Amino acid sequence: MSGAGGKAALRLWLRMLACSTAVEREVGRRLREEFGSTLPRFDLLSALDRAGEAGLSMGEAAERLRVTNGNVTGLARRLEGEGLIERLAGSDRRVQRLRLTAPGRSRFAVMAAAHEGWIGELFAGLGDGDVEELGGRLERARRSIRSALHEETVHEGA
Amino acid sequence: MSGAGGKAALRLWLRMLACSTAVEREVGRRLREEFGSTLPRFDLLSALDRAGEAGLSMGEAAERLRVTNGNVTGLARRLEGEGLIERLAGSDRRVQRLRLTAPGRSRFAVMAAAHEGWIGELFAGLGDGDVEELGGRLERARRSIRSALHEETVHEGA
DNA sequence: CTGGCATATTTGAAGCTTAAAATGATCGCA
DNA sequence: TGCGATCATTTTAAGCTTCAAATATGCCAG
Repeated sequence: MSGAGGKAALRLWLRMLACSTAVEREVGRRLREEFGSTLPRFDLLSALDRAGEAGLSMGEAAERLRVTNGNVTGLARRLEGEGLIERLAGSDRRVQRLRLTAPGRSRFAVMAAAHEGWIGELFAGLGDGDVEELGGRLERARRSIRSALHEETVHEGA
Repeated sequence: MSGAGGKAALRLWLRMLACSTAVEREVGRRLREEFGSTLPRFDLLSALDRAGEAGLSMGEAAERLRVTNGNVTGLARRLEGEGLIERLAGSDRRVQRLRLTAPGRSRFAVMAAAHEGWIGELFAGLGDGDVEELGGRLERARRSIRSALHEETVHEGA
């Protein structure tokens, strides 16, 4: 209907992709060099940090990270091997509950602070107006994407 | 200096990441379902399409895709197996030149048209103003990121 | 020419990711 | 009680990605 369809949307998408892959590469590189870790592991630690003492089941973690259960299996195995998370058994023996260990929690705090600093550096060239505008428009883009995905689901489901 | 440092930049980054991963997942899913292909393979085909008859060496392709040489080795092996690209030997026997085959070129044309349509759908909820604004601000973000990366390189090199 | 450095590509090991199949456990209900 | 559906997780196979090491070729100084 409006101008987003076609070439203009494609150009927009390529720009967004260029930005986000550049940031992801750099953040991934620093996580590896400074902490011997990775972005997916950082993301799981972050989800567990937010979850607090109760932790998350494997499935809940997968949902928050928007990845498959099998993916979380591998990440959790590595983080457990590093002593940063622990598994808790509940009454339902199907579910593994994941929780940060004390070292894991303090380790994540250091990584998160560094991470926030890196992002600040990478976007330091933007002014207040840019941040404001981008934030709002990206929110609209997110809604556009979500609505496009939802429409399709409805069609398929019908 | 300005408002991008700290929490505001972090929020911005998380929004951008949410948009771009949502689009990437959806495009990847459709490439797989409708063409039995993947985004990395599509990207290599795209680079070769732009390169025309002369094609690209493995190293040039890696540079354009911003991936390692070893990565291109695998992608090229699969695309050659599908008959979409071919390898040309030149006088320098170290270099493998990659080029689209005729079926590869027409296959890519179909995929690219579908791809453009998908992106248009996903961003269809944005108005002309959004596209315009986002494009410009993302360009500034890209410059900010690039300048942050370059500064670091300079420091390291000094 | 020839030994050694530089360049282009491939290989190997490790991790991330997915989809699909397999396991193991719970729950409803006949 | 026990069967079958369902649910949570793991496993498997395949592909993508990186880094580092290995291979193969080209080129130049002596």
